[in-house]
Parts: sequence; C-alpha cells; structure tokens
Amino acid sequence: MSLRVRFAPSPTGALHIGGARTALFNWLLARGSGGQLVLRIEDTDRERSTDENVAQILDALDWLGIDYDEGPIFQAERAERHREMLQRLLDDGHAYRSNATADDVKAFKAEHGGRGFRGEPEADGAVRLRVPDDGATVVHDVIRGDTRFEHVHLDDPVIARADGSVLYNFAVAIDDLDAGITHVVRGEDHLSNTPKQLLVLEALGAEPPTYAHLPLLHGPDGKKLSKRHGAASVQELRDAGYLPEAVRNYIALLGWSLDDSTTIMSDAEMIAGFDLARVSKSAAVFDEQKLRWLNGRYLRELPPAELAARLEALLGRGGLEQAAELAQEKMQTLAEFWPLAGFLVERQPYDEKAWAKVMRDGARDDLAAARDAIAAAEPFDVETVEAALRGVVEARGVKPRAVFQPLRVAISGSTISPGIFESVVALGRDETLARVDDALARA
RNA sequence: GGCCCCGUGGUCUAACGGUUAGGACAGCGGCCUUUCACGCCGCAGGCGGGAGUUCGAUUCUCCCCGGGGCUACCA
Repeated sequence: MSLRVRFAPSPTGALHIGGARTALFNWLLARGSGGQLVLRIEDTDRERSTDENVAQILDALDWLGIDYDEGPIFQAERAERHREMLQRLLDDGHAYRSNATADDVKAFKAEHGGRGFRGEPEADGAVRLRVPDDGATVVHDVIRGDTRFEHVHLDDPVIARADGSVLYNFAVAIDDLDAGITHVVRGEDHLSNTPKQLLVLEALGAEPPTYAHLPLLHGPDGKKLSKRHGAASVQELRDAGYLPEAVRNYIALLGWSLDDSTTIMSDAEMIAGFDLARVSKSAAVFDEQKLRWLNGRYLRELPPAELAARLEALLGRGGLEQAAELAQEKMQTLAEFWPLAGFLVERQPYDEKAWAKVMRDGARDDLAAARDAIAAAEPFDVETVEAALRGVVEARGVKPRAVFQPLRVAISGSTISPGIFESVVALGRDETLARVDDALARA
C-alpha cells in the first residue's frame, strides 16, 4: 500500500510557521514516496472556524508551493458519517451518554486519588468513550519510540457534544481511517491526544496508522510560538519579503537535517533526503536572523527578470528590473528593495541625518566638480562615468568618499545605495544632473 | 496538581560508547571596498547537574533540575 499522509489544520487562525512546517514535512514525505497528501480542514469547532481563515490557509499553502492530491476535505461536512460511527460505539457499549461536567470530573478525580474519570451511562448528555480500567495504550511513534499511557490515568474522553456533534479526538480518528491515512505526522502537542484516538480506533476494531509527532516550534523567548513573536504567520512572512523557496528550506531545517553539513537544499534534495527517522525530538526556536540570511542567499541566485517580477508582485508596480539588478546583491528580503533602490524609480526625500553627515566642509565644491564630470562624460556608460568621477577624486586630491558620498546623497537621499556609477547611469544624465543641481542649491 | 515529551555554544543542528565534540546563523576581528551589503579569512562560545553501567560516556540506566505539551461538550 502506498503512503498516504494528511495535513489537517484547524481554521481558527492564519497558518503559522509551525503549521507550515508540519505541512511541508507531510508534503516531503508524500512527494518522496510517490504517495498522496490529503488536505483536511478541521472545522468541527463551528464557533471558531471561519471561511476567511480557510481561505488564508489555502492561500498560504499555495504561496509556499505545497500542493495536495486530495481535498480540501471539510470535517464538518462529514457530520453524518461521524454520527453513524458514534451511534455504533453507543450501540455496542464502547461509548455512553453522560451529563458529568468538568467540575464533576474534577471531583471524581479528587475522590479517587487522581484516577481517570469514569462516568455512569445516562439517558442523555454528551457522549464519552469508555476507557478500559486496566491496561495501557502504547503510542508507537516513529520519532519518539513508544510512549505508554496507563488507562487508570485517562479520563473517559468526551467525543461528542450533547447535540450529537462530534469532537476533535473522535472526528480525527474516523477521518484518518476513512481517508486511508497510513502515517499521521503532526505536532507534538497532539501526543497526549493520540491514546484517545487509538482507543476510538480500537473500539471500532480498526487498525491504527503509524504516528510521528514533530517537535514543537518556540519563539525567541522559548515559549510556544504565537502571533506575538513577530513574523509568525505565512502571510506575514510573504509581506516581509521572504521567498517561498527560502521559507521552505528554512523550516525544513527546523527539527530536521539532511546530513551533518548541508544548509541550503533544493526541493529535489529535500524530497529525496527527507526521513522521519532523522527528525529531532526537541523543540526548535524560530530564528528570523537565519531566515533572513538564507533568504538573501536565494535572492542573489534569482535571475534579474525573476527578481523584478517578484518585487513587482509585492510592490504592485512595474518597471523595476534595472533597479532590481543593481540592488540584488545588497538585499536580504524583497522588502529591503525600496529603501535601498527606490530612488532609482522615483525621487526620494533626503535623509536629514545623511545630509548633515555628508554635506559639510568642502562637500559642495566636490559635488560641483562631480557634476561637471558627469555632464561631460561621453558616452554615458558605467565605464566612462566611473573614469570621470575617479578623475575628479584624483584632481582634487581627496579620498574617493569625499566625492562619492555627497553625490550619493544628492541622487539617492541616503548614504546607502547600490554602486554609485551604476546608479548614476541607471538614473540617466538629465535626472542625475537635476538632482545634483537641487542638492547644490540646498547646500 | 496529574499524565506525557524534551535537554549539545545565544539560535538551528551533526555525532547513534572511543572525534582536538563537526557545520550553519548571529557575535567579534581582519581582508576586499565609493557607502551599505556580498564574498573571503580568522577568533570566541557547547555536551543542565549528580549517581551508576563500562576499560572508556555527549551517547546507556536512574534521580534531580530546567523547558515544553496535554489535562475543554477547542483543535
């Protein structure tokens, strides 16, 4: 039987980097084995699930380049099937109705020395799965080995509300079973839920899938990753100017490694090399610094036309290719493009600190000399402009920066820009002179 | 509190009883240089603690400590 995995996000929020990592690992597994990836939306919590979130998740997966073979399957639409299975458990005594409240459960445990809650069947109420008093349920996990859960400690879990709508731990077991899922790969926060799902499967007489619980992702403060940790959602990553291929590569490294030295990997390498057995057991911290670095590496590899296309999509404007090419080697994210090279597209206001720092002493004279050189450069190409400007430096007997920095501030408004000769040529003689003249007038 | 998982430099990780504990990001220093970056070179920094097993423990066992997850008629 071929491998079938699933990614089953709950649409109670945007897709976060942890969910993206889970999706990626499942995808790598499917693509590396000729198996299938099923997308299932776990929306049984009607209160918190929204269409907007579903759309966001789908959009995030699409942007990440993670495609699926089946789905999306909406769990809520399977209610009838869930009810049918629920009734089966009720009929054969594996489940019972109970009106016990959370407080009742607490009281029971207090009274019975912390033992798991066992209720008495009632005519109505929520449905609880009956957990055997003796024995234990062992979770065989590919990553963590065996984990044993003694039944005495387990409460009879509520698997359906009083109105008959089913709860997560029940729905997941049924849906994975019906979808023919062979490997359940999900976050470690589900490890404690697994015995409940195993018990449901057992009550149904079904074979359980293979499980693999991925280590959790934490924020820089060591706490569970959340919105407070900055660019945590996939959409935010996109808006911050990260490339999907860089994000894929980066998150693949969170809890997994190809070998002892590989950091940058193509999708093909990841797919071919991914192995659950090499997934780490300990939680990882999302480190945006490293993502930035990795993103920069990918950015520099992009053909200029492709880089321009990505920038144009992000910024919503065209005609960026020339500027993109000049800025490429200095960017780590797409978002850094505009502050760095926006002046090549449209004039930017002066950064007053930059102006104050550069426009002093003989700066005006140096700039004026540079202006004349630029005005006379013929032909107007990088080579000639560079020669002309270096000639100014030589003639005036100053440091190169004495001439280049005022010129840089004059045309870009900032002390930071792509190469000055390339920038001047990209801007064109007329525009350059116009900006220099304005700066001269201001100095 | 109960149950469960985890523990290699600041961060991501390699090592599956014997290595000068390897790589990457960040940091620091240098080179390059028109700015900022990139790139290159170098430096610093780690096995949470304690017992035990063993000729020998980062690696195996136990205890402690630390972090995390679950403990909903959420997922």
